[in-house]
Amino acid sequence: MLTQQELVDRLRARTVRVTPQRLAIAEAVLNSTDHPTVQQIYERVRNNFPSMTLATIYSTLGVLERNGLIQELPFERMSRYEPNMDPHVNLVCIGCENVMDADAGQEAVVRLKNRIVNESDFQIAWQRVDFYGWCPNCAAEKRQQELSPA
Amino acid sequence: MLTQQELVDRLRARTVRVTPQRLAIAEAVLNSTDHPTVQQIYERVRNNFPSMTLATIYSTLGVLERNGLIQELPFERMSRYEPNMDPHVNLVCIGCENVMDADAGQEAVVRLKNRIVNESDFQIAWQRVDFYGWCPNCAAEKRQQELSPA
DNA sequence: TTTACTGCAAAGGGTTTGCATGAGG
DNA sequence: CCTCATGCAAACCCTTTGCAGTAAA
Repeated sequence: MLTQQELVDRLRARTVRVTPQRLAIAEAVLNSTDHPTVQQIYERVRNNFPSMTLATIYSTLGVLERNGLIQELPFERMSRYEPNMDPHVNLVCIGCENVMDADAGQEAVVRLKNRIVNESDFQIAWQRVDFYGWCPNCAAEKRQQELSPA
Repeated sequence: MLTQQELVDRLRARTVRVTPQRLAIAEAVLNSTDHPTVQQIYERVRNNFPSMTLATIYSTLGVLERNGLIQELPFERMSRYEPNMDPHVNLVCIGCENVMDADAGQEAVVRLKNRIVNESDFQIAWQRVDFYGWCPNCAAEKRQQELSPA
């Protein structure tokens, strides 16, 4: 959980011009753990900035990504934004479409990355490790639906 | 490299109605290793089917995905299609945007998957493991550009 | 014969762009 | 002050949808 001052410092360190809007957007995504969509960021920010438009959010997210602070995660319908730049595993629910970091597997992803660095001729910059499945809630709902007649 | 007959058998095994167009599309993606886009599939197929439209390709890819034969891989600009349903690592070049399977890491991904299955409360269905970086060609070009004056 | 696929056109919707105004460093 | 961010509207483009005709099983 970064404070506003820490956010300002991180932005200034990259010579990113700091505006109130950018600070709110940066806070909404960098202090999140749910891999928010642009719409979700919009909803979290417009209480304080009713006149802000999606164009500003897209623009700011591009700045944050080009400065290595976040990573865009394209999905079928829309992109989500990842503030955790460390190697890790994401759990993506096929039902409710929620995305969360897995508790386990970080070291395994680091080892896998080292192996790819050593055994491929690619210069690796970052990685995306997504496991798709059913969260407990959606798995239960799915069982219900499969039992009930069509 | 599946023969036409093997492709027909795989489709019929899923009770997918086989048409000449579907056979051509299935061959273009299932016998590929470059994770083609819809446009690339279109270009590979329209020699034999000049009247085919993108709508047919999208429709067929949806059928193949729902039957577990391929997996859609959303990227920023557009989706690519993955015929390799086994756990493995993809190498994605940030420069030329080519995508290829890594030679190494399959067993590591399987182990990681088992671990996530055991240590999370998700029912895992499949996974996407992408390493983003610079292929040898694009890494060389990037070095050139960084040396030359702006 | 029944079901559903193909091709064409149009619509959908997330994202990008152009521009005038306004604010940060 | 100069550069660049914001907000608004319009454009973009990948993808989906509706429908009439046609082919697979």
